[in-house]
Amino acid sequence: MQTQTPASISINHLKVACSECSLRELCLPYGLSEPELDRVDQLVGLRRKIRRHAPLYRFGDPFEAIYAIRTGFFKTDVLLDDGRSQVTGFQMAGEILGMDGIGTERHSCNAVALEDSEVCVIPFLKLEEVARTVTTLQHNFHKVMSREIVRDHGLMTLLGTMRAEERLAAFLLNMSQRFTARGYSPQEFHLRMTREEIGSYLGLKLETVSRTFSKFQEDGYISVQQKHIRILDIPGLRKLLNHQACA
Amino acid sequence: MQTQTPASISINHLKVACSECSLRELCLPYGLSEPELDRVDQLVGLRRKIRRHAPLYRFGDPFEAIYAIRTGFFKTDVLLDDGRSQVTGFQMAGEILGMDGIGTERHSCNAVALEDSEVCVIPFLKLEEVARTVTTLQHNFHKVMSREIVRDHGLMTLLGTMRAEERLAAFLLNMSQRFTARGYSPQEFHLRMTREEIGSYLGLKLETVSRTFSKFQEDGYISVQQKHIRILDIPGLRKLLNHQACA
DNA sequence: TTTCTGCATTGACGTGGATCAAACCGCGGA
DNA sequence: TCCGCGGTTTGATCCACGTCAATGCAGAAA
Repeated sequence: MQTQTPASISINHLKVACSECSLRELCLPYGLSEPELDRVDQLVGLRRKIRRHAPLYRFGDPFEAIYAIRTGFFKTDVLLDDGRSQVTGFQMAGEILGMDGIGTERHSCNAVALEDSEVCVIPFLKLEEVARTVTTLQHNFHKVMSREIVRDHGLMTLLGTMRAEERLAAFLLNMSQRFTARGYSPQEFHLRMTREEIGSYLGLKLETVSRTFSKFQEDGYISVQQKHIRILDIPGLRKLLNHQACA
Repeated sequence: MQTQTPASISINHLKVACSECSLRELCLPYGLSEPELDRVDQLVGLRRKIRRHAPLYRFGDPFEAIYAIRTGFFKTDVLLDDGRSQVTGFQMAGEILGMDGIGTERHSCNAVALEDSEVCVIPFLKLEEVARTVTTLQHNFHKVMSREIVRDHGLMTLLGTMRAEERLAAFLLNMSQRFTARGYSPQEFHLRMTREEIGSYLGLKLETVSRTFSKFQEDGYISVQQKHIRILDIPGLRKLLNHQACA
């Protein structure tokens, strides 16, 4: 699969190509044939490195591209006039950022790296252009947007109907599942975000997040050490999620 | 603009055409040229009438088409295993329904008519096909999906950070604004949904919705009579939305 | 017209999570 | 090594909204 690298072509350039990317099955090029991949390789103009706590884009920035995360971890948030803010998502490798900007040609939220990260810059006009001939890409892109909508509905349900313990259980299971899909352990991971960011995402105060983690630990569901989480009882957490309401 | 109708072509058929539709500037054909409109006219296979309380589609239904609302009013909701449900949106004429199904090829929520309604059925494969040549349509569709994502983020913020009065104020202003865009009065309208549905949408119980409406009435912001709402002080409601938090 | 039925309103009371406040901990820098 | 600081944990108290319950009201059916 890995071809010989001619000295005249920089490693850096080759690494940009989707066709060479280990994340392509998680990302927009999912399921593309070889010739299609060649066309898509032209898509990604460049990559950008984002340092921890630096923004990838901010609310109001003109929209020009969407971004595929190669490495790292991001959050997106929106700020209200009065200073309150809401984290709308946490994104990890292989996920797409920036689709919020298409509708108004300006970004409608902030995207901030939670650790040193790298993204592929996908100029949007070029994406639309390639999608016109590569129908699999067109379809994949639509699916990615649709899944974002469905994800948002899930979060609305969480925010609208769940109690604190359910929210945290759902959050942990979601993290676990996404780390697993990326080849990491389902039981053990490192949270990149603060309690406050988790709380904002889940519509809770940081104290409640902390207390609930402590309670989960007492009850033997997880073990917490600062940002390091080990899940001890996945089925237990699942039951918490479904049953709690019947009380 | 209006062409002569040959007797051999049924009125019904003509009425289906986007090019003849009064809502086209609110809908997917926004900004299309005449020749482009002709191509898009082929898109809409048929129209479907949905009676009040009947579903347009249900969770789990195979995804085949998206729907443009011609007349009427819908809600979408998701059900949790334990019976709880969350209303994820209310949709009115000119808005698009069904994009939740693209990602998984099955619908991920229920869409139910809140009054007798009519929708244009847009077969999705055909939409993708036409979008490959009509770039304005392609772009419009991407914008519609993006706006749905941004709308969802707004609702998350509401659910995650606002208190009851702010939620209701935001809800009323949003309704007012959308009715206005459709040529109705900004001050006076008829709610199609019950207090329980409003509550579900806003993450509140129906009693809280009712109480808050009553309080708004006492304070002179609105006058309520069952489902009939008259807004008396739009700037006041706006202030409620922005200021409340500073207290 | 009366009755029925599904919403809506209003009141009394309980509680989950917010708020306020005080340690505590781990890490980076001097 | 120690210090400072951002983040976390834990406790005590409060209150906005949920819950439970009764009553009111309007439109549909008879």
